[in-house]
Parts: sequence; structure tokens; C-alpha cells
Amino acid sequence: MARYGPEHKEATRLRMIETSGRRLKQDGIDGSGIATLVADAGLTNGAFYGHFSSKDDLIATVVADQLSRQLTVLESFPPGWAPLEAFVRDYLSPTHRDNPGEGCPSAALLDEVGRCNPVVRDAYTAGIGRILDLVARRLDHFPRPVARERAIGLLTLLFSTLQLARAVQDRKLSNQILSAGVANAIALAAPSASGATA
Amino acid sequence: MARYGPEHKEATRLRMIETSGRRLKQDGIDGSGIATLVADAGLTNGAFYGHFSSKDDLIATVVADQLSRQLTVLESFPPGWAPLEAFVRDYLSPTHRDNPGEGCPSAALLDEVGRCNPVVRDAYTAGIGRILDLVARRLDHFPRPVARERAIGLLTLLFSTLQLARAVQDRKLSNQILSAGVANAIALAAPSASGATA
DNA sequence: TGTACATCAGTGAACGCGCGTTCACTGATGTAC
DNA sequence: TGTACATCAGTGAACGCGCGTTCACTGATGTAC
Repeated sequence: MARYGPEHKEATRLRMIETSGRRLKQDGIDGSGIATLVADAGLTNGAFYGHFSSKDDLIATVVADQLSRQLTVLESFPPGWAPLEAFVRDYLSPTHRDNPGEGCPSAALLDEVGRCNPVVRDAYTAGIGRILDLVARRLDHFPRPVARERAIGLLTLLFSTLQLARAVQDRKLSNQILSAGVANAIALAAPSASGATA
Repeated sequence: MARYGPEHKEATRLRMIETSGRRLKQDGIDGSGIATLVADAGLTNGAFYGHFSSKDDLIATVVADQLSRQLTVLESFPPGWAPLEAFVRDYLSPTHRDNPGEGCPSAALLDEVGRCNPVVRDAYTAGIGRILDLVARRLDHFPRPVARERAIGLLTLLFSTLQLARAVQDRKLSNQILSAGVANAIALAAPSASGATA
């Protein structure tokens, strides 16, 4: 079923990157097999290697894609703390907790990424670096070096709060963790936080 | 090679729990096979099911054990912020980053635990609950409900800071993340933090 | 306009391998006589 | 004290299965005439 314009194969590749992002965040990296990843995009086994050179190649591509999507979302927020706080509340919502496949790649995969090969970790490093830079710029109610520290703190706080809320069985404790996360994010990064100049 | 006193089999079981803890934190849950886990304890394949009913049974047992060890370590610290700050500095050290097998189970496995079966997640929930309670008690320079929030914040901050420092390829950025983590932990949980009563 | 052909995205069976799990067996030990 | 036996922790081969990867093939399409 071929001999389409060159945009057809590219469309399939993009579809694979998107559906794989969802699957990998839901079932984990080691937990997602090629057969499943490729079936999610409506293809069969063998089609995979026409688009990617290996599973690791796909993982690295997906990680880069996921982080760049997240960067785009963050860039779409107007500057100032209020929009960032809205982002935090949305990030720490029960909906986000209960739908890892649609959510943050770092919350879903961070410790697994740490065990991946250098190609994947390079992709992650580049992507998270850009996000870190952007968040630091948005925290301009802190002196520059503090803003960068707090940007790292805000993101790590978000990642692990969501991870913990997902890991914990007890629904009540899980909800408590989410709302504590909002309070902590504010205590750490809002203009009212200690260390802010504004 | 049997008919030892009953303490012999128990010793083997404890050895398996210990060596498996190391292996699981290093290679991940999906990344560690029974053959490897059992070989780490100096045994062969078949011995496994004399000690555990399934891989999940081992995982749950190891998770419970790891968290109770961590609780014991924390309990051994005298009360007050200074010892807790020392713990934070040690936790966010390059040594801890570079030796996941000897380190914190949450930093190594948190997102994977979130995908595990209920037995494992129950074990995690119970273990982290006790640690949360203890840390909240140690943060008594905050009003009680704030102390609990900050305890959740301090722990999640630690977990994910270490995860991020491990995931990132760039050594300089990784070190920056670790030292930002210390600053953020202090900003969030030290007696000098906003919201503290002392 | 109609037909023959070259292209190549996608198919699906097969590869060796390691997974979690099972099970008949081994052999060092403590006990019984 | 010396020998025969029962125990049972640990052995290691085997199970079916899904993994990542390979490859000969298919068949719908755009192009050439």
C-alpha cells in the first residue's frame, strides 16, 4: 500500500511517536513491547524498523518529542506567577494523577530514564534543560541565581508529588499529597515565598 | 544440603531480600530477572520459590524492607532541624546519586511502583506513611498541619531531585541540580522558612 | 484515456533469547536405633 | 559409638511465552507510454 507522497510515511512516523508517548507513559519503558507500540499506531510488527532503527531510537525520539510538547505548553502561558500557579494546580490535579498516558513524561518515566542508554538520556537532558530555562525566566520575582534554583525545585517538586500520589494506594493520602504539593509549590516559588524580591 | 536449624532458611531469605533490594534499585523492577536476583544471593533458579510465592511477592517484601530500613535510619537521627539538614546534604550528595543500589528506594523506583500491582503498592503506602509521619514530627518548628505538608514537600523534593540528577547526562547540570536541591529543601523546611513558628 | 510497470510502506512469519515458573531430583544434615 | 534413615534447602533442566529484530513478500499507488 505504498507510493504515496513522502508526507504519508512521515505522518505514520509522527503517529507512532504520539501513540508511543501515551503507551510508554502509561506502561513504562521496560513495560512496553514493540508489538504493542506498533499496534497502537495501527501497524504490525515489521513496519517498526522502517521508521526507527531500534527500540532505543524510538524511546529517545519520544522523550524528545514529549519534552518539546511540554515546553510548548509552558511557552503558551503568559508570564507572571498567576498563570504558573494555574499550571501547578492543573499539574497536581486528580485528573493528571489518574491519566499518566496523557500527562507529564518526567513524572511517568524519570527514574527509568536514569537507567536508559546515553542516547535517551541525552534527549532527556536537552529537553529538560530548555524547560528549566523557561521556568527560571518565569520566576523573575527572584534574583537570577535563586530563580534557577527555585525552577529546579518547583519542577522536581511537581514530578515527585505526582509520582508519590500515583504510587500510594490510599486514595485519601493520595489526595492529601496532591494538595500539599500545591501548598509547597507556592511556598517555594510564589512571589510571597522567602527570597523573592517583588 | 539441608536439615539445618530453622534459622538457616530464614538467613537465606533475609540475604535474598537484601541483595534483591540492591539489584532492584540499580536495574529497576522490570529490569531485574529472577535468575539475576537469585544469583546475587548465591543461589540458583529453582531455590526462589522455596522462599517467595512469586516475583511480586519478593518485590512487595523488598519494598517493605527497604522503607523500614530507611525509617530506622531516620529514627536514629536526634530531633531538631540540624540533623535533618545533615540528612538532606547526605541524601543529595554525588555519592548517593552515583550509587542507586545502596540508596533510597523511592528515588530509584517511585514511578515503577506506581505501575505495580496492589500488593506492592500497599507495601509502599504503609512504609512511606510511617516515614511521612516521622518527618512531620521532626518538623515541629511548623504548626502541625503545615509540618505535614512540608514533610510531604521535603521528601518529594528529595526523591525527584535525585532522580533528575541521575537522569541528566550533563555532569555539571547534575551537580547544579543537587546543590539547588539542598537550597530548596532549606527554603521549604528549615526553621528559617516562611510559615515556621520558631 | 488505458495499460504495464516500478516503487516502497506495510505485512506477517520466523529468529534466538531471557523471562517467570514448575518439578523431579540431590545430598548434607540431625535423629533413631 | 556406628550405621540407616528421613528431612528438606537447594539444584538445574524444562515449560510456554513474549521480547527485540530480521526478512522475503504483498499490493496500492504514481508514472511512463
